[in-house]
Amino acid sequence: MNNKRVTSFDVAELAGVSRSTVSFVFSEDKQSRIRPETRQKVREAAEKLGYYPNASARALASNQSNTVGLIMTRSPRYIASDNFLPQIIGGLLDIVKQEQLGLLIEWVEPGQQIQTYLQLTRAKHIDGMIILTPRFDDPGLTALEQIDIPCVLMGQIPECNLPYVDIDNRASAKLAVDYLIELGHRQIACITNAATAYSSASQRLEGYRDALKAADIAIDESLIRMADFDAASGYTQMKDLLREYPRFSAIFVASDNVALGALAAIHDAGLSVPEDISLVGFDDIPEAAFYHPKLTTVHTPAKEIAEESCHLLMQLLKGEIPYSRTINIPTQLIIRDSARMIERSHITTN
Amino acid sequence: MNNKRVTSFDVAELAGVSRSTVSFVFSEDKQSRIRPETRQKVREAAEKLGYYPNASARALASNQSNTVGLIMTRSPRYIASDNFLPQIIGGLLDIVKQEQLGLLIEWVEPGQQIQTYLQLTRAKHIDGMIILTPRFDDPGLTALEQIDIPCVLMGQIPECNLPYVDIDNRASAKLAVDYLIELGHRQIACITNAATAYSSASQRLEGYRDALKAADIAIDESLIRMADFDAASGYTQMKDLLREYPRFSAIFVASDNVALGALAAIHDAGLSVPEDISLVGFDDIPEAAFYHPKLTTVHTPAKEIAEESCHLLMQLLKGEIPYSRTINIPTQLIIRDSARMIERSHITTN
DNA sequence: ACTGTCGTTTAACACGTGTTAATAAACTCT
DNA sequence: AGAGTTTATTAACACGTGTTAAACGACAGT
Repeated sequence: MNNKRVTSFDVAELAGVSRSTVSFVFSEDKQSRIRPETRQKVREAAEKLGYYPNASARALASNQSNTVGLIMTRSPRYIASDNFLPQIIGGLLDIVKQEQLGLLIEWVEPGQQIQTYLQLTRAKHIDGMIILTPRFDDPGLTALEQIDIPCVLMGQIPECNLPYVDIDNRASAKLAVDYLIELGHRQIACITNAATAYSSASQRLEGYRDALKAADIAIDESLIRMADFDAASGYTQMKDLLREYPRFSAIFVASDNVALGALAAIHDAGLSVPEDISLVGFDDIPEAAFYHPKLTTVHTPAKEIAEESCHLLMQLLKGEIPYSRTINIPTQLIIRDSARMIERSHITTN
Repeated sequence: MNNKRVTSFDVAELAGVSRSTVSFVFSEDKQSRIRPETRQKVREAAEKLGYYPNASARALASNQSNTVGLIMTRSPRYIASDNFLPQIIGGLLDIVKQEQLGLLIEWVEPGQQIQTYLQLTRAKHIDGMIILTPRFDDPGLTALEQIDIPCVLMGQIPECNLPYVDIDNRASAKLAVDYLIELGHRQIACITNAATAYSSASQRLEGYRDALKAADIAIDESLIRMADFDAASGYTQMKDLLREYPRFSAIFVASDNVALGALAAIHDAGLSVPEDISLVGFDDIPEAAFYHPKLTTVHTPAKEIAEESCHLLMQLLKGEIPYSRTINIPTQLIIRDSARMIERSHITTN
């Protein structure tokens, strides 16, 4: 077996030029420096020998790993049932490939944040990172603000000055609940997408409150439940909530994943959506259009979020000053079949 | 800002030892060489300076990137709606973290396989790779057989000698269809999970054929459709298939994702599952237990597959000879509510 | 005190590339 | 043809670590 490693020296030798010339040919930026015929010669030699520039050596010499990190703030157990993730990864992979970058996925344990962020960046394993669904209680974020590491949050943390790409969770949630109110509902429950330590969860909950307040509806805290990303938690919370039924005729579930579980619980209780309970979800994951009933939900353009995050990060690590360090992607209420006008018989008075 | 990079030299200086000693302390293997007090001194100095060994330099010197690659054979568009992926990624992240490895995700375009595989391994960006759902028509696989790169397939390719971890797709599919036959069904349709270029798809289809043959049921090719991973394709194929209704009373859908779309199509046609049509899925994704009706399906232990793949790969790249280069993970039919005994009225004769 | 042994530490080279500053070559203009 | 100018190429150093083989020091035994 020909295990001898092919280096730029070998290519240089075969092409009859110096190693530096080879290096110039393979760093696409300043190709102008090399005469076309020489470049051609080098390319052919490289092809013939099966030369691929060593990534580590390159990273070491240029101080750029050409890799970005996707940091997940949840444990693998929750990652496993996150149907929003494939959209994000798909979007990132698309851009990252165009830009010839690598994508490193990492999961950070609570309590290890600072350690992990520093490790990744100082060790230059990655040039920059995208933090998915950041948490309020993440002390690593303030550490990242201090040192100057290219970093983009997918999701917003209020007092945090790091660049972010996000939707307006609060306004979008209000949109969803406004719609339910428009349909005549006044007893509206809520199941969040996650614990309120996650910014998106608390913001969506705020949006729910905003809508009720704007319509002069008193907020009944007993109609609010916190879920945990997945359908199973939605099932549990909904089951619990159904003990209060019929004190509500509609529900806002701040995640389609969670909503799937909620739907199952409602059905198991012998009720139906939207006949007995109207439901509006959030995220518009690809499956939402095929649930039973088809979910009325807030469309979150995952691909666009992924793309914008990636673009923003790349501007930062090229040293360009971006047009804006905070990007808000517009959402949209998608009306399908899971919410309808309230039935007369459901109207009760407090 | 203190942007000066901290190197092992700085640590050595502060600890009053040589750079080599620092290096030995940080390569955990042969700690026995260093006296405990010295090690302690070095550790403290490193802590104080905030030293993190440079990953690239390390990779270059040791010829190990300590990173494994997860290679996806689909385009981002299909990756985005793959609900099986989070489970795989979750499982991998878990192990990879324990082993202090990085996880690099890459997507390979058809036609670029050889190029990409060589690039990744020769450039030493990664030490080894896991190829997710390999395809029959992937010329890169034979290339990988030639050169000696640590590599594990998640899924099996018949004439390919690369190590793999997989379920027995064919037998598992037969299990599902056997169950439908047991319930009295004889007109059984099939929608695959993907194009037959994907080994899992063609194997599951074979299992379907096996079951029918074993029960002396003639195979009606017009009852077979190919889907494309996602619910949307399942919807389309099912809609098409329903023109043949009632020439079938049951259907085997070789992916829960696709089955969700199929369920929606059935419902849109004014029919119900399992009253009019019995359905058995495949994969048992976490959501399957919450679909309407709850899906009877073949449980595929994704986490276990991910873990075994990772373990196998790590044995390979440590140079250990694994107990076996091919691992088959057992599956199990999970009986829920989407299939039932055939109604008398549905029995027709060919 | 001298030799030999063992356990620690270090000097020196290797890893494969990027990049600057200097050199060589080609080309222009009077 | 020679001076000046641009363009193409190269030599030499830098990047930060792993690792081998040699140097060192302590310690025991005669």
